[in-house]
Amino acid sequence: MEKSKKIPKATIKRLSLYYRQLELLEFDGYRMVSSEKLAWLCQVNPAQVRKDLGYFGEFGIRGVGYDVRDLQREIKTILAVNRSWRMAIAGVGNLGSALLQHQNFPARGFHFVAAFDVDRDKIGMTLPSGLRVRDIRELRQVAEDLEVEIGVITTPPSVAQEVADLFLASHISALLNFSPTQIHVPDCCLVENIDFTIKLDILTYKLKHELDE
Amino acid sequence: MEKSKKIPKATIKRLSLYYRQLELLEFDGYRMVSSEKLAWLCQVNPAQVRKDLGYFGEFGIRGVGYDVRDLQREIKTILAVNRSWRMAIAGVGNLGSALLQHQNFPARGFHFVAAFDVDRDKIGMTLPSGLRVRDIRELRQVAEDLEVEIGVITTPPSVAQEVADLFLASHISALLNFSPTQIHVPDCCLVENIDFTIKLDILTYKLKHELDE
DNA sequence: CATTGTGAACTCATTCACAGCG
DNA sequence: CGCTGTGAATGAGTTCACAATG
Repeated sequence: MEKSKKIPKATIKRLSLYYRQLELLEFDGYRMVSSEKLAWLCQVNPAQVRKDLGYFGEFGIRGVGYDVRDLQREIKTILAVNRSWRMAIAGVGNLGSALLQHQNFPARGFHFVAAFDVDRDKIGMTLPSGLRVRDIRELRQVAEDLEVEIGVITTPPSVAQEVADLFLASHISALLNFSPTQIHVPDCCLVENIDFTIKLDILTYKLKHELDE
Repeated sequence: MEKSKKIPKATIKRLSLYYRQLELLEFDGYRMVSSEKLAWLCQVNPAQVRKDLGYFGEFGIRGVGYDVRDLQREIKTILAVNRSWRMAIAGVGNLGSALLQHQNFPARGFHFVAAFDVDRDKIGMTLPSGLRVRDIRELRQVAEDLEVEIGVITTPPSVAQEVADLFLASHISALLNFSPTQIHVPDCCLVENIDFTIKLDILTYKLKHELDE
């Protein structure tokens, strides 16, 4: 195993990618896979695959490749997705509702254990999942009581920071922010942003500039 | 202006970020902003802000800073978001519906001009926006007739590639893929992926490993 | 002997440090 | 004098190329 150097963030992203391709490979009946094939599926360089895995151990068999199922298990452990996680969501609008109903999350061990909103008409409502929408003012207390680990923000950007602060007060240490604004948190808290508009801006930029060259 | 070197992709991402902070600054009544302040708001290094802008021109006033409104306009032009764009969406499930209703898109000039699904119960349905859901089999023809520029994929991953191929057949050159799978397209087509599960995996990885150091 | 694992080379991106200028 | 603009220095991440090996 490579001496434990700093692991690029991009490596983690790709492990997640590899993992999903391995699931598909297993489903399709493959038992072994080479770095070349896995790389092709994920649209990366084969050396990249080997190096990424090399940060965490030696999982392959020289001259043969990687055992599809074993490698899945290894990556699951590395990413810590071999257990379940407790999430709470703030903002039960269109997007929030969509996430709450998303089959993919529970299937991967990510469970919403609470949902909050400010809207009086939504508070008290029971969601398709059986979860009851609570008043956002209960967030701090409830998130603490239910031992929520990941807070998901799907509010309008104007209140995203406020909501983040509520999550912080409940000692949550990870936030998934869907609002198109930057939220400021202390170093002890992790934040990942999912911002559609940035992706669209990248597309329009490239659409404009690819013609110009 | 810096000689036109290759522009880092990350620079484009940040321009999008800068732009939104500039909107907020204008809203709050600021007329000028320094690279230091803008950098703080976006959580990047001030030199980074100046270098990013430097790729495209000299927009600042030495000793003073940047004119909030002027810089907005410049970035809008660079990102090509100073015009409107025509989008079509495939997959009118929870997520698709949420995107179709999202206020932010039309506000920024991104307009859905068509929506497609395979589900017989959904086809023909009129959405809150007034848009009628069409049969996915019409995609190629309709996308071409309506001159769709950006295709949005919110189908289950199992059919994402098929749908991408339909979009390609209609000569679309940019795709926004929300399904958690890699889609393969020729070089002439741009793809941006928005994958929630990757972001969650990054959080769980870090949650596990931050404790270990 | 095909394919992994990995140091070394390379490419790309960020930050520094200061000259240039309003 | 303060803040921008940018070459040069540093740092991070990717790819190469080949030795190691099941």
